[in-house]
Amino acid sequence: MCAAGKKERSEQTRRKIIAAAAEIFAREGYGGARVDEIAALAGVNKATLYYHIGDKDALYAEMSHAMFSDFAASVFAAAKSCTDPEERLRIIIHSFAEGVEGHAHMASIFMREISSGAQHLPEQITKDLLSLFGLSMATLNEGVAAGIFEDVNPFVVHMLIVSTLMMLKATGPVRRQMKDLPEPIKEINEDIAGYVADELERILLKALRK
Amino acid sequence: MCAAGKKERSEQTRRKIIAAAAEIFAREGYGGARVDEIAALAGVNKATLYYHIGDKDALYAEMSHAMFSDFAASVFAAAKSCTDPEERLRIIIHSFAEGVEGHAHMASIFMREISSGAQHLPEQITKDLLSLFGLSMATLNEGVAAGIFEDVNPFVVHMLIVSTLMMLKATGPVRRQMKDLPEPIKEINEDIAGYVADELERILLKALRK
DNA sequence: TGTTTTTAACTAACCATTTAGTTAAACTAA
DNA sequence: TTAGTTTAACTAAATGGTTAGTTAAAAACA
Repeated sequence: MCAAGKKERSEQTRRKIIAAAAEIFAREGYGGARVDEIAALAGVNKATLYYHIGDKDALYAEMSHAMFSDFAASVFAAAKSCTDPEERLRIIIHSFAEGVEGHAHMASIFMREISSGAQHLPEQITKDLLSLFGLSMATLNEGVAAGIFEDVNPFVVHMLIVSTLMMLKATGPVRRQMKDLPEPIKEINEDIAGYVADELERILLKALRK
Repeated sequence: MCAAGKKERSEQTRRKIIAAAAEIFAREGYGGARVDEIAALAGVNKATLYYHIGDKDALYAEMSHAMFSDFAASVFAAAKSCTDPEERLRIIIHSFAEGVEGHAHMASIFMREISSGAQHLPEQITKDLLSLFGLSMATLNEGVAAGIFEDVNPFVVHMLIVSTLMMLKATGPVRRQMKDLPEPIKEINEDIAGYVADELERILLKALRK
């Protein structure tokens, strides 16, 4: 169907498989995910999956690589041109939040990886994530050198941003299925890149500014 | 061996099984955990595990209940007698950190549960965790009413505390196996209840105080 | 046509759970 | 005591459903 060349068609199949994998791996974890279930969700035969991607390990690596490297690149791209520390920290918070919101299953997969000691994660991804911390650290250090930021442990600050955004994103489904939640929780309203990022910026900059 | 009555012996076996289950479930997730592996780590026959506890679901429920209810109770116990909002917030941060540190595998299991939409978690535990947020919210609201705290979304603040402590605890093994880490990361040094809690208190109170 | 893509059907290994039986602690009554 | 009985705790091995990965043939396409 759809006048599409073989190559394009093949690429589409591949994307469908990767997207399905992200959803199932996020919900069930590596061990709990069934290759059959991923193939079914992608709407392809299991052998098609093996033909295009390879075994379960390769599928996981492919999926996680596509997700995390795209995410890391988007944060770097947003922050690189800015030289002012305070402004760059704002950009980090907001682009991080946008990335977390945009990559629907990344937060869950990230948290599972952490829990298992990153046993399934390709090494390149670990490096990408570490270099994101490098960006935060450089920003905070420059702020301290310029005399505008308090001297706090930059890893703690980085984790305040990362952990909170990831956790708020990942708790979305749980919050959604719960009734009678307190107002402050309802206010979050899935709006990580908007409401939450603004609130986080407000809180962290108040804490950091001298 | 060891002059021990049946009852005591049985209780010991039970504890060994629960402890092993926490370790394996934390590292492998519900789906990835093998009942054989849990039994082997506990040093008992697999059928003994079924005899004492029941099936995999029951084992998970038992293990997670013991862990989370003990944790929640310890935070409540530490905070209940304090009436001053600022002091109570300090206590919440520190008792939370101590609880996270003391329950070695809780952080990992918590993060996995979040990732899977709490599909394996008994409802009582969800309620316990929600009531912990109630404690934070009440504390922050009292502080606002007393004119000493800024008016911020208490759920975001609660998540700043919870997410960061959980994530820092859970990333411990990953950090430990990595070489050449930047100094601010090494400084964390597994000392969640000490160094991290102090830093977190300092940052959050600066952000919250009017 | 021949090449690429997809499929149904299959297999070997895995894994949760059960079964059928053993061991030893605790109790009972002579 | 002590020999006999009951019961709780435990084990090795089997069972049967599930699952990762394979194969060979059909379908789609250029």
